[in-house]
Amino acid sequence: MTSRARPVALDPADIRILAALQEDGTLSVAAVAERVNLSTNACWRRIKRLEDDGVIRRRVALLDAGALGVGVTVFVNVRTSEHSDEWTRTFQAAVDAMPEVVEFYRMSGEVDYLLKVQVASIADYDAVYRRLTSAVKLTDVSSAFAMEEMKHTTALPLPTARASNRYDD
Amino acid sequence: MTSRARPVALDPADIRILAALQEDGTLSVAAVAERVNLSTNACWRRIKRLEDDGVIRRRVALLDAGALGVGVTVFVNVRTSEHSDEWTRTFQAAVDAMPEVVEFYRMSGEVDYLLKVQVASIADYDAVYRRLTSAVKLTDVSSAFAMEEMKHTTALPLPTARASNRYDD
DNA sequence: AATGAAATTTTCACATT
DNA sequence: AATGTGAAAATTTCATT
Repeated sequence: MTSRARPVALDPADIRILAALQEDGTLSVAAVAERVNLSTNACWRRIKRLEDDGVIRRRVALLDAGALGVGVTVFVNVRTSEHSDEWTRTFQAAVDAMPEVVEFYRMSGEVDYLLKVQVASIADYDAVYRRLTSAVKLTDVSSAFAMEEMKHTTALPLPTARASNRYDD
Repeated sequence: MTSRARPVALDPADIRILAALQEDGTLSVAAVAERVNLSTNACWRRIKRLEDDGVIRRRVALLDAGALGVGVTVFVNVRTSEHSDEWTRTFQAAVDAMPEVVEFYRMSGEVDYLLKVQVASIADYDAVYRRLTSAVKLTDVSSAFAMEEMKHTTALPLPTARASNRYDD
């Protein structure tokens, strides 16, 4: 589902542009250019290329879960005995149809799948749980509630200026 | 750390504005206004208010983990016997200093803390693990690797138009 | 809630190194 | 290949009605 670009060669200026924009997407091209010590135009073209290459995947507004009344975060560990393509497609479709499930991974180890769910209350979580388990056969489901969000960022770790990542060696 | 706004009363037009902007933050005010059936100006004022009220927390560029070469996602479950303020502060500071840790929660139940870590490789994860365990005393640490990212969105579930959320009853 | 207008920003064609 | 110049088009922002 989530298309992943292959690694891209990025020079220090690109890295700094990306660092700025993943922290603050409202920065104008001119503002980014100033931080990175480029002309507005050189910077604009780099940003465009980073978008075209899929390094910048999208730009979004991040909303406040508390303000929206969905401040309860639940991690759901799923084990299953089923592994057919058919079953997987059903599971994926069920999750896709549930906006409360914001992340969904197939895992290694003990647990087969991990879901991150964002809801208003425990009662709401129960509704999500029921919808999920009625849509697809799950052997074992265990839920863990977040008591406190201590860090949450969409900013990915970037290579430092020094260690530029070259993939075309 | 993560400031959370109190629930805010939102009418259907606000909800639709938020839905649009959390999917596509590049939409111009005019483009959003058209979708929501508002004049550009009415829409502009609503967006400004949503920002001022902290419902829209920020705007960011989302980068592609694969393109950046940090496509390995690890969930780290931590148990500890320590619970002092001092210890907690040390833990928080250590995590804050590690850009590879993108999420960090205090949990209910079996596990005390859950971290989501984004790295280039297993070897890189080992380095993060060592930095973490050398910074703070952790009783039990277990790591689970994501094999496949099946869904990943920053879009929070929004109340449907029908069920408007009123918190001022 | 609509009008209008100034300031800013984006976007790109063309020339340059 | 990547940068600088300049200019048109689009957008943001806000004062006024």
